[in-house]
Amino acid sequence: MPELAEVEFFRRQWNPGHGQRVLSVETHPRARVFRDTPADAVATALTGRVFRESQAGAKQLLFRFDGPVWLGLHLGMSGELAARSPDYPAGKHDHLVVRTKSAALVFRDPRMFGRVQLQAGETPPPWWTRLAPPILSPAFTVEAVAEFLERRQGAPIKAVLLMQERFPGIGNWMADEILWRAAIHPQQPAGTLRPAAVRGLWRECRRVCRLALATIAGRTEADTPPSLNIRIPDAWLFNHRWRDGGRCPRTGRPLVRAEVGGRTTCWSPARQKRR
DNA sequence: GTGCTTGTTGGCCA
DNA sequence: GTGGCCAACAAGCA
Repeated sequence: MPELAEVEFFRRQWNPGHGQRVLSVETHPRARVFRDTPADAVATALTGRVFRESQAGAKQLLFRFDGPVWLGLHLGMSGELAARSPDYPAGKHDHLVVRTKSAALVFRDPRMFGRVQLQAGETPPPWWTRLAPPILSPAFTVEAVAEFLERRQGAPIKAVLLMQERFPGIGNWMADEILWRAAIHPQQPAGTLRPAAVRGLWRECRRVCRLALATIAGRTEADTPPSLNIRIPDAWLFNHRWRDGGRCPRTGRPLVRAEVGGRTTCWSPARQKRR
């Protein structure tokens, strides 16, 4: 599930652990999320450390503990973070539980496409520093987008929007939302967008990121069970895209779903035409 | 049982 | 070497 704003939402779920010492770490050592880093190494590295801060970038999370030791989490398709009471018993899909005096910090991931990474030392891990500049940062320019689209000119624009090396944090639903707002057909080859369309795409990338963060990231867990149930304004494509017979909130015309770039894609033919 | 799923990776091929 | 496509990973849900 998690795309940019949901990742930020989950980052905040571990905030109750800030400034707290790790008393113990529980894992499911054979879970696939530990394919890069053995679970016992994570447990050894974190136990006794104080949790200091966290950051979200693209679809990844980075937690810094005293040492320093860095814990990296990718939430994959179904990863979720939560803070529970200290005596919370780990469930079937709770692959990592970090226990402090006042909270159990839980990483749950039924499908296990997520991953856990570990790094010791003063500097953040290389995979973190290599992340593309955030879409809401000044480094995300129209020129950078135009250049990237030129290089991927043959690929459908929908597939290009999913490439984290330029559009960090964009996932399937955000890509559809952006293209719908920018009135661009998902199948259109990236290299065929006119300069005005590229600028529109750039603008909507930033707008959707801003709106998503404002709408999703700050919610409390109580009114946000699984992220699918987040209440999103009906003016967004989001609320209509998975329903059969869904209609475009702007034109009232029927929406269409089909596979584009290997992913299920929803668009409004009345609004998004190939040019 | 079937057929989906908001992500990423590596292998294949042009 | 680069770009584009696809299967695979795994579990839950309708």
